[in-house]
Amino acid sequence: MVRKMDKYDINTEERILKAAKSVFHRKGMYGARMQEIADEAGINKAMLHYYFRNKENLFKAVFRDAVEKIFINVSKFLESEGTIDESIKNFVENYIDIMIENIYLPPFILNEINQNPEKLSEFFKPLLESLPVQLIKKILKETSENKIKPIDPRDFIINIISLCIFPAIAKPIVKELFNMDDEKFIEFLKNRKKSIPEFIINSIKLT
Amino acid sequence: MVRKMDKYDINTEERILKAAKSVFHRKGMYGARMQEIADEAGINKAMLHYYFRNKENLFKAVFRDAVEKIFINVSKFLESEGTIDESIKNFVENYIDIMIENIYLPPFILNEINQNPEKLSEFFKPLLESLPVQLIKKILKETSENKIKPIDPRDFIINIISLCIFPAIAKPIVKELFNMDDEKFIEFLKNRKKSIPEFIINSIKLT
DNA sequence: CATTTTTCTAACCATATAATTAAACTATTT
DNA sequence: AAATAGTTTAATTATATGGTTAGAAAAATG
Repeated sequence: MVRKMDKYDINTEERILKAAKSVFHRKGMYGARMQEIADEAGINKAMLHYYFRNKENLFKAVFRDAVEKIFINVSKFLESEGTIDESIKNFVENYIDIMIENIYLPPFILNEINQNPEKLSEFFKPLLESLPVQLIKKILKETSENKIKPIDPRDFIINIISLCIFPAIAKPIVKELFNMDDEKFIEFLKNRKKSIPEFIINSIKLT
Repeated sequence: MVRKMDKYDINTEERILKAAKSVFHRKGMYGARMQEIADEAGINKAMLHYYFRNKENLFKAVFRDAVEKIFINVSKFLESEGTIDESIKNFVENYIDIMIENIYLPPFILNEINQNPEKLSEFFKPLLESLPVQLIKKILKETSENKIKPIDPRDFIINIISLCIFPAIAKPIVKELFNMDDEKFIEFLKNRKKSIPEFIINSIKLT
């Protein structure tokens, strides 16, 4: 009888997942310890194996969730209609908000992919395969119609993403560099919701 | 008698360090194994402890070297004279070259700092402390004299660095996204030596 | 309320890993 | 050439860590 019961389970499994996220996001696959996850979830170590069988499985659950949070909105950007200016504004505002709420995810994901590039195929390929084609066409159209300065669409895409994501990856350095506490840092990111689109639009608009 | 001898040491210590770099850069502090480093150096595991006492020490030697490689040129940028356009071009060209030659370093350094932010004080503080002040003044001067569009100097600094470093951190994703092999990827980076300064200068120049 | 199923715990196991040690080997010094 | 100092190896140790097991406790079922 696979059924949910009152006192246990839902909470336990969710608590494990929450603790696993906290630990994996901070320490990564290799640095994370099953014991630490169990402690943070307030349960016995054996429960981790009862619910997720092994470390690899638990990690995959955490990683899959992270990839979805960060990449779903990239597709939204690429599907979006309207002028290129509007697209940029929408994407950046949306994406910085995601950064603010999930500041741990970019370093976590990128680190795991760099240390284990074959994870790309497992988790990203379906997401990445069709993505850039439409956007590249859109940019090429705009440049050929002389609406924006000529630019390699690949540069354009990487530039936008760099500007949004990099501060999340370099958070401790940025804070140190400009003497920010966490609050100031968030403030800095929020300001970038306006300044990045300005920066980009200025750079591609015809004079 | 602390003296160097013919048959041993210099080579051994350097071979250890070289192997340690290779392994730490790819796997990070937690993922790296002393055995793997020993194997890659073609020596016995005990030699690692003979020369570097423990894993922590070996790691620090590798990390210190990485930080220097990546950060020395940031200071050069900040000291550089000349117009802001020239500074930008010099910095970006220089920095992309460093990226091409040390593509593993940015993900390595940033990951270690994110997983262990207290390393910042140990390795970076002396480098970071005085750095941004001069550059910020320079940018503020340019804006106040109406030579460039008004921009938060902190945004300006982070934007340049983002555009240079991010592709190195996202290398596997970029390659997958645009169907690049390693050669094409390097080509892509080399092109950015021209396109990034154009992008930045366009975005800040007065119309 | 007896039985079955699910959830949970404490103790244990096997292995991997960093670190140590004792002794052999090589070079340098006198 | 003998003595000393420095380098390397193989074997061993201590511990950390992922994973297992047997069985108790709790909940669901009929």
